[in-house]
Amino acid sequence: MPDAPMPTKDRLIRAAADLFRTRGYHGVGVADVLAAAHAPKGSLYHHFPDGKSDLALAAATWASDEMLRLIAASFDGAETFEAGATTLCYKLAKLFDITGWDTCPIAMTLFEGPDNEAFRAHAEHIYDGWIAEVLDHAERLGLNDADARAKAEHLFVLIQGGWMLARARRSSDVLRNLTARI
Amino acid sequence: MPDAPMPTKDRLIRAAADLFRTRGYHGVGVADVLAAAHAPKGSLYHHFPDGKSDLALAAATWASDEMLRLIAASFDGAETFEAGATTLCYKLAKLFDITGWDTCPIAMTLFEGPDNEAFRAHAEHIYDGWIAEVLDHAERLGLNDADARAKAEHLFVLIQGGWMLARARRSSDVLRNLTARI
DNA sequence: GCGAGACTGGACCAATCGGTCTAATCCTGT
DNA sequence: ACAGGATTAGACCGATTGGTCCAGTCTCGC
Repeated sequence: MPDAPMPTKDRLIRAAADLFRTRGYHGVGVADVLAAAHAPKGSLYHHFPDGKSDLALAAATWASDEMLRLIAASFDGAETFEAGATTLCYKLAKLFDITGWDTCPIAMTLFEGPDNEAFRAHAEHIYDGWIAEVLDHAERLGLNDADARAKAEHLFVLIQGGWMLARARRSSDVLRNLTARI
Repeated sequence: MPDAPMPTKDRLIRAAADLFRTRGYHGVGVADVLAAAHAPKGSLYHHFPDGKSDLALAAATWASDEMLRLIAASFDGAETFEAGATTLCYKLAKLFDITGWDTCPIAMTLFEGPDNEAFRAHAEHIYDGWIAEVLDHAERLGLNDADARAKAEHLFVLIQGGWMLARARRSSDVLRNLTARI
């Protein structure tokens, strides 16, 4: 196989992340994931003994890592917090247009799981990770503790809300317009 | 029948709205709704010929009407836009504590439907209705057109994002803290 | 009181759900 | 070359899914 040596486990995670993001946890059957990942059922339950829920947690973690990279890429070259935040919004808008990102992938994947508490806790952990990443950059760029935290959480809220409205309107402009309110 | 004169159709809509709000469209089976509404299957398909999707649309509309009433109640006695918006956030926080409102009921109900486009269009219509309601109050309270629209959409984004973080953290404080950013 | 439409009750159905199981195959260290 | 764990392959399972269907019951206008 000359082109795609990606191991089965990774294929499963990516396919699951994609599907869960657009259709939600219960909207996707394991058969869908298997078909998208070109993997047989046996592989899924080998790599993820707890099955679908296990896979969803891994998919959410993977999606979160992507988001953390996006945050880092946005703030790394920035000279002010506002500049970094603006870049992030524009990158998200672009991603929205290209991949049809519908809403927050974490919300779609975890906010309707079977065992509610484990999923909720994972979502909280992931969201706090995003906010912490932004907060680090805010402090690096000179903001004091309290201000940095407030601005990091504010940006999180704006993006989450913007994602929702952008999906309903099918327009990434919503995300770009967020920059006026940072 | 001395105690519960609420017609079956209304019971179905309310039960569906409650369940969809907390577990999402695909997370709820029609059997769940039927059990919660104490209604037999025949009634559902009599009142909603298209079945589950039909019911979900009606449930979303009902949930939206509740939200519109909440907006009206918050702004009616307000003397400034900020005062009304603040009241709205506090009312939502209270509701979050009492009923365990998890996230936006419209998002949970409509953002993963079977026929995507019809559901998305309905969500857009409902969201625009919320924003229009806030916008009316904003203009009534003296804001000019452009300013009123910007603030109405900003409030929408804040609440949507706040809902998400509040759910992940299981804390209504997030919603109350929004008032500092209106 | 009677006939017709509105509504209820629930048996029933094919399809799909997530998950289990075992045989075959691949891969790697020796 | 070979042993043995890691991985794949897919047949198979009981439970549940959304949906259909029709016999019964209620509630009107007449």
